Amino acid sequence: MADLRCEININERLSFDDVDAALVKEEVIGVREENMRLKTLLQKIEVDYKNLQKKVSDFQQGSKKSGSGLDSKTGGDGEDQELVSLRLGASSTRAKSASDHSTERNGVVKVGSEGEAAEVRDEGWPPVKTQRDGDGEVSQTSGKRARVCVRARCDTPTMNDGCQWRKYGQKIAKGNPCPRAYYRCTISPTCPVRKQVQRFIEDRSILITTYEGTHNHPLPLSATAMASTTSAAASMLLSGSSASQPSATATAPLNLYGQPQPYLISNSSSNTSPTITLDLITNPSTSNTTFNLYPSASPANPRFPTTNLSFSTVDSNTLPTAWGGGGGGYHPLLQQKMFESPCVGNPNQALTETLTKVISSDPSFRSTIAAVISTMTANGGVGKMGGEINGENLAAADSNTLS
DNA sequence: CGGCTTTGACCGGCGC
DNA sequence: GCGCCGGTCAAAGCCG
Repeated sequence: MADLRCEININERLSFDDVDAALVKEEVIGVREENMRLKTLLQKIEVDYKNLQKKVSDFQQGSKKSGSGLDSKTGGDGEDQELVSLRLGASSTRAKSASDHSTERNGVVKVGSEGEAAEVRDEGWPPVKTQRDGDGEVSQTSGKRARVCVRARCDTPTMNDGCQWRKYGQKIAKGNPCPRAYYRCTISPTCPVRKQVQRFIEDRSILITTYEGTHNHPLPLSATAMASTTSAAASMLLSGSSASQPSATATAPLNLYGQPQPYLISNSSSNTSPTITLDLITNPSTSNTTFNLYPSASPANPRFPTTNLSFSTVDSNTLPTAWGGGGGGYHPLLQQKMFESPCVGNPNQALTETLTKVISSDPSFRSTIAAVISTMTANGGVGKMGGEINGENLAAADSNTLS
């Protein structure tokens, strides 16, 4: 009798196990298909990337032969520049090797001779000369450094980005009753990186964190993601990558959800430096986490070219609306392809193709996506992000491409 | 006691 | 030249 009962139990368990196994099998098949798609996507990206790299090196060689060479301030191709930036945020040895080149820093080749002290100083933020940090050096911005503004919902006084910060000042900025706090990176005494933290006036649950400068020291693992993100975003902005509007006069701000310049920060500081904004807030109407990337350059900040990029990590079924319904301001290629794409019946596929093209053609864009996604995943995922954009695991694909 | 925050003062850029 | 404003300094106080 006991044996019989035992047999029944085993049978029951087996039947449950069968169901589970079937589910798991289904899941595995799905994942496998996803992997296949990603693999194909990755191969395509790699091929495109190699082609682009070849073109760049050809162009460089051609320029050098012609005598004039590339503009020394570009420090070579944008890819190198951007990788330097990423390295700075991620590896001390790389950062050091980058700074060991006496004329190259932050992806910017400085013309003229300065001492070693200046080398360290120059990583510093202050757009204006101060005794401690010297001049910021940004070729395209007349000595102003790029800023990366990160907006996220945060209840704590400051966003935990893995770095150690020391508060050195607080001000009530005009037009915003919320005090603006000034922090300095304390991981290294010579680190020039600073950040400003301020609550958004219209929604105080939103924390606006503005980073300036590049870390000149090794970072904790938890901090590399954000550092890479800001570095990549800044370098993208400064490099004037293909994400820029084709025309210098095209300064249409990014719109999301049909809102003109959502949460655009306007203060005088952003008027003096090119600022790119990483928007990590959750859209209250859809409960979807959005990741937008745009500079708060215009019209409040007309001095600098606008670099408009936007992502939305909303569900794939709502993605086309979110991406296309914003009314412009996306990556130009994205925007263009959005309308060009013949895959009307399958917008996801169209988006995938478009993304592939954009990512493969714009290294800065690629790095920024990778960095931000790594930030998201490092933080345990913001909303439903989880490193997934449009159902395509871009984080995996992209990091593979980068590595 | 060392490190951090607070806060008023100071400095420099910018517009008028 | 003057005033406004953002950014930074630095002394004092706080905290673990």
